[in-house]
Amino acid sequence: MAPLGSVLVEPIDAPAARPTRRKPTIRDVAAAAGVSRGTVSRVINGGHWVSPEARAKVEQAIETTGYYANTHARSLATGRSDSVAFLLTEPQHLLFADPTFALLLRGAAEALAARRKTLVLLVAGTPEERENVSHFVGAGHVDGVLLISSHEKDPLLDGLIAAGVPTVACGIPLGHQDDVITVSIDEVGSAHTAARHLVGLGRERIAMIAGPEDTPGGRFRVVGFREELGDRFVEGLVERGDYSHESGAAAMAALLARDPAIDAVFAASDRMAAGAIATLRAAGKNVPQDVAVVGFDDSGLAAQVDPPLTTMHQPFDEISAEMVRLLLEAIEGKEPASVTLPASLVTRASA
Amino acid sequence: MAPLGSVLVEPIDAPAARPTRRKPTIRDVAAAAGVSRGTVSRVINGGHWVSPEARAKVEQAIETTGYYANTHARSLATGRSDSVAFLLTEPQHLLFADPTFALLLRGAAEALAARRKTLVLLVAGTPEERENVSHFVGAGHVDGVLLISSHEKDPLLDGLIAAGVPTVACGIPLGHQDDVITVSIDEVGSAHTAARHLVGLGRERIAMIAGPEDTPGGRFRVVGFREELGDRFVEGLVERGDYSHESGAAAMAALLARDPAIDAVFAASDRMAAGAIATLRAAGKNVPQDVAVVGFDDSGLAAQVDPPLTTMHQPFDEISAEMVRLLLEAIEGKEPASVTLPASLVTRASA
DNA sequence: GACCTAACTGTAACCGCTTGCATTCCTGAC
DNA sequence: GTCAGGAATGCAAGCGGTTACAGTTAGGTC
Repeated sequence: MAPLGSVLVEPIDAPAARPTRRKPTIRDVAAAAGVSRGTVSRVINGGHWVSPEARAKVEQAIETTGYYANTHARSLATGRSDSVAFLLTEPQHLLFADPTFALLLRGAAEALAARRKTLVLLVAGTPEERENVSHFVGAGHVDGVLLISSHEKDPLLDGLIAAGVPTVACGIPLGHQDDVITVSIDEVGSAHTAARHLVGLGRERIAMIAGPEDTPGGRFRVVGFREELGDRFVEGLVERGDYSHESGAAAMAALLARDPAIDAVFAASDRMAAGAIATLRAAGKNVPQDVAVVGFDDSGLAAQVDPPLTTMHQPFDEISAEMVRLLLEAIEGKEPASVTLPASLVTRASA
Repeated sequence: MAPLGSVLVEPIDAPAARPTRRKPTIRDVAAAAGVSRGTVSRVINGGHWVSPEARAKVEQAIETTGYYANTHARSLATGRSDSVAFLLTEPQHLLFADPTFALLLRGAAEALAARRKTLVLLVAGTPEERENVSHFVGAGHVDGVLLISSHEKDPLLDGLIAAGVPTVACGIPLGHQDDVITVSIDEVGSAHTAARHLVGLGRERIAMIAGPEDTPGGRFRVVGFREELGDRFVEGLVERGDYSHESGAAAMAALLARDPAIDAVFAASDRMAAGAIATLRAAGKNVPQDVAVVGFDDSGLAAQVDPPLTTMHQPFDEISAEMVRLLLEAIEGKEPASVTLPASLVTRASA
């Protein structure tokens, strides 16, 4: 554990009072090093135009005093906060139950920590929360925003764009294709891959459990699926869920009711795939013998389902790292281009 | 969407320059209201000793200017940051894969947002990260710390205590029973309840899959389990995992190898219970007919496992709400007492 | 030797807000 | 009519940094 620095000072006006511990400030360092505050500041901020001797003295003084810069003062002076918001706009229960959210959060936290930025978690679920978040971000308390999971035409996003807050979205927010930087996977291509795999297995009646129509995954994965199936595509064999286990189970039940002879399913999330498998098992179907199932995400869940899921792997570490990289560039005033990453098929037992 | 306020100002010294948008400050509000900055500040901070007329004018001015306080300036002046760290000390892969973490995080985020505090996510996995976190917190950049999942005798926690940083831990950190405020469930009592349920089912050979010995859950749940079983307790029928699915599966395999006639298992997490069920199924055992399984946590997972888990419900919402409440009290200088909450049995199909 | 330049350092003016203190104004008591 | 006392307000000194600017050296150059 590094020393949690402090300096022992004797209050001047109150000789009788007990000495009180104070955080060392740049003044203490300057005094200890025998230089001015300006020079100390220069050393801290890269040390340009500082003589080697002065720098050495200051560094020594920082060491002995246990000095650590006060970020509030720095932020006030510079106008930067060196912090970034991780902004969730989904209704809470949906997102926090989603293992992919934790994966993104972890990646973002790691990438930001490495750049010495602070991650502030912001939840904009209820209207009141949205209002507060809007104020908070608009007031410049964070330098930029990592936007997670936005549905179509989110007014919050409109506000961010209008206010000129650097923002990077995860997945292309529908309706904002051109006015926001995004990191996303190749949704259409991924769906092609998944569908091709099922076709390659010789499956004939292939159904899909898609995501909500107002999310990019919900829309574009259906497009790829349909394209790949071509003539095999059956209009009625697409059901929609909200990525949750329950919705996957319900969708599978609906599909089965429509066509009991379905022999393959492509689900747009691992959780929906798991739900579908539960329904299939309850209906007496074997996976993968009777019905092959392909999931999406390759979250930790995929390997734990019985049978383990064949699924499209989303590179969450890369996605979050790219989001952070692009956001920091945007904060620096550059105008980075959006990034699309490939997703790859991971074959396990379910298909 | 609330207006992201700003004020149009004409730079005085550069008449030719284009007007530039600036955030309104307390000065703008004071000018607009025709009062001093001090009065505006008083209105913002509760409005004591301000005449109703002045207050009305200020509130009006805040509205028209779109003013929103700069937290950095405020923090600098007050010494408070109005933010709280959510500090993770586990190796990352373990924690982020754990659905209970998301539940706690959600609860904390919600409770803090309601009190208008900011949640800063801090991860102290690697030694370097720990160093940075230690500095960051020690420097007073957050008012307090919500400590998640600490193993025994964590030097980071020592440092927090030594530095006098208000801290509330989730689960009693072993070795720190007396010097840190905690919110925990009744570990021993919960284990009693779970074991009693299995005994009540008429099970004879009851095994346990416990957590790591250096975590409170890992230690005290075994105590309660053993107490409840009394004579029925068999020394060799306790295996340890790390709360993960895989470790649960492995532990179950070990138990089965030791005694194939086991007819009940109490796992200290739902994930380990799910892993155990996978192993049992692979071994040709039916749950619950051949082996009854009780989990722990009642995370979202519990209802999705096949068969759905009977499990000890941890009241995560209450836990996180209490943690926030106690922390804010501690920050205000009170010395709140630790809290222990009961966990309750939720009966589903697995036992 | 005068002069210029570059490298370094100190000074002080902010950044936007809070808050102790002084000031003003008003009311009621004597 | 004077004065105490309290309410409302203004004033200005911080909070701990950054940074433009000015000042001081020292080393060349001619």
